[in-house]
Amino acid sequence: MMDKVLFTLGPTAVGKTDISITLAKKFDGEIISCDSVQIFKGLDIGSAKVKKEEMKNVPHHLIDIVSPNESFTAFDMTEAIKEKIGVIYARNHLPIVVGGTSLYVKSLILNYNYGGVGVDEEYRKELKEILEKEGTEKLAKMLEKEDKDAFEKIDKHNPQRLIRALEIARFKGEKKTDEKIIDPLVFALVLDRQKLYERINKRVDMMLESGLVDEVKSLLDNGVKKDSQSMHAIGYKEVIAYLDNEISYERMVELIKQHSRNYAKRQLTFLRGMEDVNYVDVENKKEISSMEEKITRWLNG
RNA sequence: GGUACCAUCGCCAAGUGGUAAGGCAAAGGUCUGCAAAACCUUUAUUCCCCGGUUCAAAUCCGGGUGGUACCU
Repeated sequence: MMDKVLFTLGPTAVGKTDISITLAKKFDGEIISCDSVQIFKGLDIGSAKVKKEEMKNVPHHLIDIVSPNESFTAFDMTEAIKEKIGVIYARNHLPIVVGGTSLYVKSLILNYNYGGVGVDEEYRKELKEILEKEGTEKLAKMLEKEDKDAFEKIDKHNPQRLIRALEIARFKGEKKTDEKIIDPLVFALVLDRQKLYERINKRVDMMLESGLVDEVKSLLDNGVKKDSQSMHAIGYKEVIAYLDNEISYERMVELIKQHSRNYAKRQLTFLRGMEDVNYVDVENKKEISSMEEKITRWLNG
């Protein structure tokens, strides 16, 4: 018996939070956030984290679970989500996975097997030096020696993936072969591109008004490293560049908006490549209500 | 009003007679391990307009239009 899990996906700023909370209320659900930035403690404004009062007493999971100096991978996330699904089922509630981090969602739905190799700072540093001196070609050659299979599949121009592949090759983890445990119903919330971009731009302005710059300052004051995974997030890296006097305030605002728009575009591309996705136009009331009907049928089916 | 300089993709631009570099933006895409990351692909039959010279013009000449600077 597979657990039914509801997914509400969609690009940034489309309105996933509100709709998910409404659905949770209606179907006795609990929300599992599937977001690579909201997991970090203290990254509130820039990640558009739900506020306590907005939750309307719906339990939210996997928000604020990692310190901003730590790393967190797709493997960690899928494991954490699977565990939460179990917990929520034990309470007889419906798990609702909400998020924009496409790879995490995909690996959960398709039940990808990761091995659980963590991040090794020492080895990474070594590899980054090789990258700087000898480029991606050298890393690709190294990978060919270490792991022929991985070498054949990988994008040889992509330094990040090469480094990670080498790391995995060196510290081979155990590959789990879990049974598929979920029966998903997947919705993707979408909106006309132009309107989505306008929402994104407006939301960035709001984040800045709410004190995004101060949030970043206080994270740095509290010892968060600029090169940590969390500080690579959109809205954080740009503020850091501004605080370091690399760019003007205006340029920073422009860049945060632009990067958010690019991100939304990539999310949409990723969604297009996924199977069994039900698209819902958030401006179309009919589509929203037919979404609820579909959920009812699926729960009773 | 006069003189000089300039006018190349949404923006910044290279190109001074031989058939439109590059960067940014945009769009499309990749995706089983940093994924709000990283990477890949595409994008001016045409150079403000009109006419001329030439085998050949974004490049030279004349006129027009627009901009900038200085002079009056």
